[in-house]
Amino acid sequence: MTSTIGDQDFSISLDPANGAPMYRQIIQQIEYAVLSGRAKTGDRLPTIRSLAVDLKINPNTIVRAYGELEIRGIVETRTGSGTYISGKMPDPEDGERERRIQEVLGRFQREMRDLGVAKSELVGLVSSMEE
Amino acid sequence: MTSTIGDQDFSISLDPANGAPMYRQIIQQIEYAVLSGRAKTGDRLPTIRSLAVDLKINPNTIVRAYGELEIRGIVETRTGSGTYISGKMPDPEDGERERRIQEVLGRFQREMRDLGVAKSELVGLVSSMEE
Amino acid sequence: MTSTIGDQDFSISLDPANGAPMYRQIIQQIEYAVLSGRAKTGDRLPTIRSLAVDLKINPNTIVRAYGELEIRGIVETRTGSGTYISGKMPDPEDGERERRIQEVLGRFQREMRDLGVAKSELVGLVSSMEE
Amino acid sequence: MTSTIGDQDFSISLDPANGAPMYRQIIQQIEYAVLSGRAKTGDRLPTIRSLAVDLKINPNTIVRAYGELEIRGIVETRTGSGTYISGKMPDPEDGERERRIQEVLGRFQREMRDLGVAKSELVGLVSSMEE
DNA sequence: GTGGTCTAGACCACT
DNA sequence: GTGGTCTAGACCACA
Repeated sequence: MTSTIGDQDFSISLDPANGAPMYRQIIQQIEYAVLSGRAKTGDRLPTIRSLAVDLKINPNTIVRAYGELEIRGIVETRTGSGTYISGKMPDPEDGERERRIQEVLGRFQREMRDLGVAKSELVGLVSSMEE
Repeated sequence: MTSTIGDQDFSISLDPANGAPMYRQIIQQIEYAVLSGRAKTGDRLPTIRSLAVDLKINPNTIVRAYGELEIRGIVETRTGSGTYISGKMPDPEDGERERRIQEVLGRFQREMRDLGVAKSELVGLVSSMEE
Repeated sequence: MTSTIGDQDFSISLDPANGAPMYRQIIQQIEYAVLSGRAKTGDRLPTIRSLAVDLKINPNTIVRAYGELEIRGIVETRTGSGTYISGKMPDPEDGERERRIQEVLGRFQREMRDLGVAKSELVGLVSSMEE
Repeated sequence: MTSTIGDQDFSISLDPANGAPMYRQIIQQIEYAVLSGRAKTGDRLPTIRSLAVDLKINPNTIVRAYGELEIRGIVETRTGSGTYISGKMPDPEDGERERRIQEVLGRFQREMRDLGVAKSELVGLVSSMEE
């Protein structure tokens, strides 16, 4: 159920079991692509219609996601042309990416602790993760 | 913003950055406590009102979480007395806990990948996590 | 006071004299509709708001009923679209329906006994029930 | 789980699956006993303590039930002596009993209809009820 | 328009 | 004081 789209740099996938709403998953993944350097200023995002088809969701959901990304200044829409990664990075400093990483790490740590997985076991688990 | 409550075994915390609704976060943490063995049959949960105060949220949200846990048979309510871990564990077999661990691991892996963190870096990150 | 809604297959009514809470009465009637075969997989339930208006109760009460039916796997919600009878019947075997019938019968018998209605009179009463 | 108490005329039983709160079930059964003529003016009810023990519930619940019955004028408490059926019947006319019977009958009819039991089958079901 | 989450606050049932 | 039900109303996510 993890439909994937775009060229290798812009693959977006939805996880229905994730709990997070689809539009937010899309936003997050594009933000992350920018923060990680995989998406660079001027790169063109998939069209709303194609992304909707590929992810099998309503185009309005993509509109929402792109719209919110534009409000945040992360993307730019040029009517009739498409949606592009903006010149303004979400947070020019790498601090933002660092912050996100720590956030994800913290959530991971907390959930594993709640599940009774000792810190010493975590390293083993992570290093044995399949691709 | 991660207010914490209860004795050391039943600490429940909300993460506002976590997209999941609050009532679901509460459910998850209690399920995890049971799966990990930290919460045992007969243990008393915090009262609805006290948890609401500690988490600074509306009591109805706790009511909802506890109610859903009861439907799932994880918890038992004795009106006028309190809410208790039920005799029926969610899945006595350890399979359920394993499944949840894999789920968390998968989500972690995916989010880190999206943030551009290489698998090789993950082990380092995890092993250097602060307590 | 028995407001009725929907098309002939999905009429739901509340009985204020019935001690059971409203949300439970709603759940029961939908369960029964499924068990009796009147409601079939894929059938659409009344919308939350329309049912609330028809029954003259707060929408949240319907939300709760539908939510619990979803947890039990009887119903499936597609946000933005509606609520539908799920593919998973509560108990495909007819055993469940039989069990419910016996339950209702037992309660009836007990209440009539308490009211001093002899068993011999019961048959007469039942056969003379108006439509 | 249907603990029973008292002499043959005042047997009270609780049905936990009934949904109705316990104190209401107690009230109902005493009312019905009066309406059906099984309980007559001056008859002594079980003591609060003995009934609580027999039904395995909290004495306060009995206190509530008896208290409400007193408010309605159905019973009378004589301090230090016990609780007795009052001289004032709830509704001297037999109309009240009739009304209750119709109420029970109506609920039965509705639930059976909801379960898809035809009226023609009902008579058979009722006449074949075990004691 | 359809469902989902949450708050504030009331009142009830029960220990 | 503990849990249960309900209302009124706000705001969000989605089609």
